Amino acid sequence: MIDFRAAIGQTQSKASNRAAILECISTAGEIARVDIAQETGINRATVTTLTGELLDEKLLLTIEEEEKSNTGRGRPRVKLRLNPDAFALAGAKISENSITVAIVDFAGQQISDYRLMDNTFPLTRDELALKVKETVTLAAKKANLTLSDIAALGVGVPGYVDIQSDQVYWSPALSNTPTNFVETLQETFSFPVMLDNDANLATLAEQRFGWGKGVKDFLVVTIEHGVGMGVVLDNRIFRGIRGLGGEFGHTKVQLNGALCRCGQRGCLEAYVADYALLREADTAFKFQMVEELPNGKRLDALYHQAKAGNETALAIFERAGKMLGMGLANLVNIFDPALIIFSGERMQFDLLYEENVLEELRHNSLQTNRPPPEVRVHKWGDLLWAKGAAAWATEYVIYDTAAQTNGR
Amino acid sequence: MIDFRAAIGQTQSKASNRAAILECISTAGEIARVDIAQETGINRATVTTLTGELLDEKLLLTIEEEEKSNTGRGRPRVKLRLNPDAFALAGAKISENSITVAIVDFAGQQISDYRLMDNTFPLTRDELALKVKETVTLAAKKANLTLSDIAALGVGVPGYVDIQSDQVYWSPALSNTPTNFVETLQETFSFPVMLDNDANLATLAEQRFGWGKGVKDFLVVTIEHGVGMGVVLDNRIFRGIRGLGGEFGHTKVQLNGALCRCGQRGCLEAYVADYALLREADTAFKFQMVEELPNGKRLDALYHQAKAGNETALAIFERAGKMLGMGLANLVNIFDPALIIFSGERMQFDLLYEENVLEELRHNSLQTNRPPPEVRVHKWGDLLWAKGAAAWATEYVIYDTAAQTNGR
DNA sequence: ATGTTTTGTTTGTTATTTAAACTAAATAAA
DNA sequence: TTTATTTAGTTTAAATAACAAACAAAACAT
Repeated sequence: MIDFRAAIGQTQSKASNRAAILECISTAGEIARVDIAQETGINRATVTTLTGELLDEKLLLTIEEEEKSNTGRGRPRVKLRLNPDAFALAGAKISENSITVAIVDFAGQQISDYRLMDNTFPLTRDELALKVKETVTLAAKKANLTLSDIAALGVGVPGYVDIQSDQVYWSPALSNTPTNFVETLQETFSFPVMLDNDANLATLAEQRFGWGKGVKDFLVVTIEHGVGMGVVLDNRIFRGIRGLGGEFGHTKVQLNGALCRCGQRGCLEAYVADYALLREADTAFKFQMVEELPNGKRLDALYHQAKAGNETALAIFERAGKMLGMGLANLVNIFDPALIIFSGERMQFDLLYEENVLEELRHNSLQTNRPPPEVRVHKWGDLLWAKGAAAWATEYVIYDTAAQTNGR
Repeated sequence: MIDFRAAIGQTQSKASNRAAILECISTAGEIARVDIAQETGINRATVTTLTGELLDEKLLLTIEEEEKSNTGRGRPRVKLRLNPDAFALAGAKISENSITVAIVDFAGQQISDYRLMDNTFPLTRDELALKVKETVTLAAKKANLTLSDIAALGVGVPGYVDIQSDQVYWSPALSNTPTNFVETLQETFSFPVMLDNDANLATLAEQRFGWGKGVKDFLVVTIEHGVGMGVVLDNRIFRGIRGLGGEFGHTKVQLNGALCRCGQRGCLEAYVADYALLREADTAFKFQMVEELPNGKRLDALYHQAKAGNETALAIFERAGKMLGMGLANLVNIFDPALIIFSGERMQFDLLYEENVLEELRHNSLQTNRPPPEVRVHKWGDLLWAKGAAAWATEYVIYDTAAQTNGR
């Protein structure tokens, strides 16, 4: 039984078949036409036709070299790949004290990157847009490109971003919210700009370059200065019904609990984010830990205290881990995912993410005889978030060129 | 900007256009062809063709009567409606102590119903399937029908139902879980049987007959003996990635909190469901409330105590309300819905669902300048759940007949 | 050489949608 | 009472796109 509604309607439009083929090639890297037909369910003849068009448009390349890996008999398969030179795409990740930009080619390979350090956040939307432009320009220059060579830009900001109305409701990087930051960005650049919450871009990075490759549905949880989430349902990022969902960090794990930087109480973030741990550490160790150290160092110190067996430091991580596990269990109860990816730079706190979390997760989620969701930890930094932003731009280009062929 | 991926691929297959037209007519009740074209975005010519086929197949009827409500000039519109006699559909709601069956026609009008009272749950799957058969047969007889007149049956059971694998992992109505209850039902009946979690059927009832009519995305929360949820995303019920999501009642609102009947601690259900309230009431009023009263009566007593101003009783409802509000806020933070419908029979506890809940909800969910989600309370009983089950069967028939025209 | 196998292409057919012209059926105006 | 106008719905012819089946290409096996 089931999902009879998905079983019909297979006769796709040309545009979505094109997009499906491009995404298939993008995921595979190199793939022969038969295998595309196999993977996507599109007829072999149709694959020939569409890939023919894509080759004509120089979006694809055939792989010329003779390779020995043929199955044996029969006409050898000719593999196809994305043409790296079809487009140059930019992605920008805006953090609280820096802007990281990556320039990638159409095949997703990074061409250059640039990181602008800056501590004057929050800025107005105009100031921030200019800083983004500066960073993108410098990153492009490193790749011997100018802004006019760039086909699209993806931008990720922390905070509450509604991509339906283009509003940023709140962000640590922007003053004067709510504001339509996309408008400003569009005025600044002459190519399309996609804005999104940074966690969604990390999710896109996982989907395209990371462990979400080829996986239809999964969750991504990011723990940095705040706690974010990305949800992939049926290969697409779910951004909430009205554009502002997935605020995992602000789901409540305790009635009238710890104070969060959002002003509410009991948010998960108020237990597991950087500032929450530091807040506790400062209380516990106020005579031992030097206030003047930068946040990163103080966190490291706390971590090493815990590793060395300090009970108080351990307890701080233990509580955070339990809360995180409980929050995750709620996600599991709601989404029933097969895969959860922890993604981010600060994943070194294995004390936090290992035992307590997983146990609390198991303990608080639905018990069935099916395998529990797989939980994987992925350590990567701002640069890869920027690549995710660029992937967002890539997606735009894929669907844009597809729509243009028959943009009814 | 946005959702460029949804903007392409409008060229639908015939089958989904048929289904879209049928759903449009079903939602509207009566509607002219021009308006169908308007609503669905399908070309006027195509609407003529497809409705022509549907009329030939006797799935639709034209409305003959001359009606005065024409706009004025021009050829008067001819409205179409579903042919009630096209199919008879059955829905069964299995509760902990009864089975309710509704027989509806293709237009969704109820033809008959039957309620079998029974207190011997849990039963084995064979026993339960037989009881369902008995109830359906009796309901059919009331409508002068036999089982062979029925096109499909929807069945809703409380508990954990995975409709991908047809497994019931746990249900208060079934012993020996996990079990493939669909298998048994299919052996019992000669027409297709759809099984689902009862909350999803309430959701379908809201979508077809209730306040979800014509709404693309909304949440339904049911509070009965347990707490359930239904999620409608893009007109479709989201059942979790692996088929077992939406277990709102078992999301955790307190680390190591109150004991739930599922065996875990801190589940929302353990604070707001019937048994949770009664548990507290029994502790607080053990010398005042008579144990032997049936649950419904005891709950009524508690409710009236609270209404009369009894502090202890009030506090019980107040805590439950706060917990529920917090749980709801988490749903809002994740799904960002525009509409939440409270659906069920026991919605008379306005003390519980009014002030505390809404305040706690506002208080714990994302603050933006957009309107907060609308929260509506819908009181209806088992019979309407059964109609939801029948709607599930209706949906099957709609997609089934559509797929048959061109079941590639 | 010849046959076999597998990949990829071509061709003709089919299903389906749609624009545009047309018919139908009403009211409004002359 | 015509005639024009308006709106609803239908027909027709053209366009699109997907696919099955036949075919060509390019390798290895015998």
